[in-house]
Amino acid sequence: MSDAAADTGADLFKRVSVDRVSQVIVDQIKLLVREGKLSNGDRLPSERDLCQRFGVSRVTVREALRVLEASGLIEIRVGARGGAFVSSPTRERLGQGLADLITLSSLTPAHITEARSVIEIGILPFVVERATGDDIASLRRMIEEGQEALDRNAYTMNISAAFHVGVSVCAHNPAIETLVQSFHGPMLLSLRQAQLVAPAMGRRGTDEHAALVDAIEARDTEAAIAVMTTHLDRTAGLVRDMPPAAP
Amino acid sequence: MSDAAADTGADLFKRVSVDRVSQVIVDQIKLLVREGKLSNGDRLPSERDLCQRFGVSRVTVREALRVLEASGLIEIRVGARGGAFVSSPTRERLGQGLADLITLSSLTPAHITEARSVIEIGILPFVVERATGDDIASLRRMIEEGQEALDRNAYTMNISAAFHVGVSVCAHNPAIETLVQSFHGPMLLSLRQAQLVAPAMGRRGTDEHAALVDAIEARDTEAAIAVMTTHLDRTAGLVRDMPPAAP
DNA sequence: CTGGAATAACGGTCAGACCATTAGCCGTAT
DNA sequence: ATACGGCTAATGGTCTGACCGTTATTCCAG
Repeated sequence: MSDAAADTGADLFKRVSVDRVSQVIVDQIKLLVREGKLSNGDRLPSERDLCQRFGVSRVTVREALRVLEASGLIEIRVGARGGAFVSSPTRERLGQGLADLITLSSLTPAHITEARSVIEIGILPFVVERATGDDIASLRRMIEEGQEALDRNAYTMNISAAFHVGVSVCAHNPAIETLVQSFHGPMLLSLRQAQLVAPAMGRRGTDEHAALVDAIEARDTEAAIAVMTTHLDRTAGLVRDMPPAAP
Repeated sequence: MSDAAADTGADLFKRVSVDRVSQVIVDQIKLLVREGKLSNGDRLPSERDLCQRFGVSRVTVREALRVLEASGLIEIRVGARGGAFVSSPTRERLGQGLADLITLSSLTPAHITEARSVIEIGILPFVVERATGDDIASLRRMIEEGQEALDRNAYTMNISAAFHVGVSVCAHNPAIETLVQSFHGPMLLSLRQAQLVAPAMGRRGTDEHAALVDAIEARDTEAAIAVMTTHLDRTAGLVRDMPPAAP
């Protein structure tokens, strides 16, 4: 991180940075968004327009836009009235990026599961404190749907994931919600086959989900934590010692 | 995820995808990496070479490489023997991406602080359980450096952030470490000025850091949680009701 | 009023060119 | 023999100008 200038004595000679021009543009636009001078839904000038404003060629502008798009900051539409639009519903993209990187980095499913349990258990005090009647009704509805799916033998990990995200919504903190949501993308990657290994997990899973909602409704934090701990530990057992990449 | 064809009856008529050519290339290379046919450190063919193989122009190849680079999958070096290298040490980039998205979504510092406290408190059981003697020595060293910086009136939020990351390292779970690291980027953005508001925070902060290490060394989880809770609550008080963007 | 064709704005792609950076090679001078 | 300095080729970075496909709008014909 801090590679300070510890050279021949003087810390003159700043590190000469030959940043790409396109990268400078990326930073500039990022800054505009960060400062709020560009908000969600705003439309950037057209590529040809940006060329003139920045005094660079269209290729350079386009590369900058590609980076911004890959980072999830903008969304590009073609055709008349098209162009680059600032987009903030970047949850899915964040999850996708997380999934990519987790798949490729040396993180094992066990590591991820543990991190996930830290979060999902840690939020329970807030969930218990803040869950509204509507929240709880919504969770119960999800459980019902899950049970129906089980009866039809169509229970998927997505249903379970949706429930867990639903629980996080009860914390009424979008940062927490995003966090939980992001972790379920990578999980699905390695769990899709875990389900095959343990088809009975769906039934026990929904039972535990129901118990969790009961605890939340009773405002019983300790019970909620106990249920969630059991629930996640079982998942942890399934993915333990699985290799980092599971195609 | 699964946008199956539920159209007019027949599932002929595949969704006509006018995917960008560059996006197809991105997907193809991503797949190669995921399948392990390209591993960390491998060098992709040169841009001009890829043009011929894919049968597209250099602009298209370059846009694909920009996306892959922004996603953290490759690293590009210029000059002779340069080119695109598959890179896996993507922690920093992942953290950067997380930080970007957190900063740019409509999350307030209060939201982020709360999510952060969930994580930093939630990991303490693991930290207390797994911290080695070296870990604790390292933490104490950080505290000393912090105190020296305080004496020189040069205490920055980076020093505090480094300590918190150091604590997360003790959990011996790279996923958790990445998570904590990611959250300190956005925090710094809004806290850099909070330090000016409360210059005494540095002294109290390091005192609490020391108390935390004591608790960890004594394997006293409850005490550690109590110290961390107090520590974070004070920060939370500072950033409460701050606006989303703080330039 | 309605349906469809023409239009203009815009992103996507291509081709070829030139510049800047860099690793390795090679020759010269000590 | 060695060390320094320039040369060269490989490679990414940028530019120019053009053409194509997509799309919202406009406007005319029925």
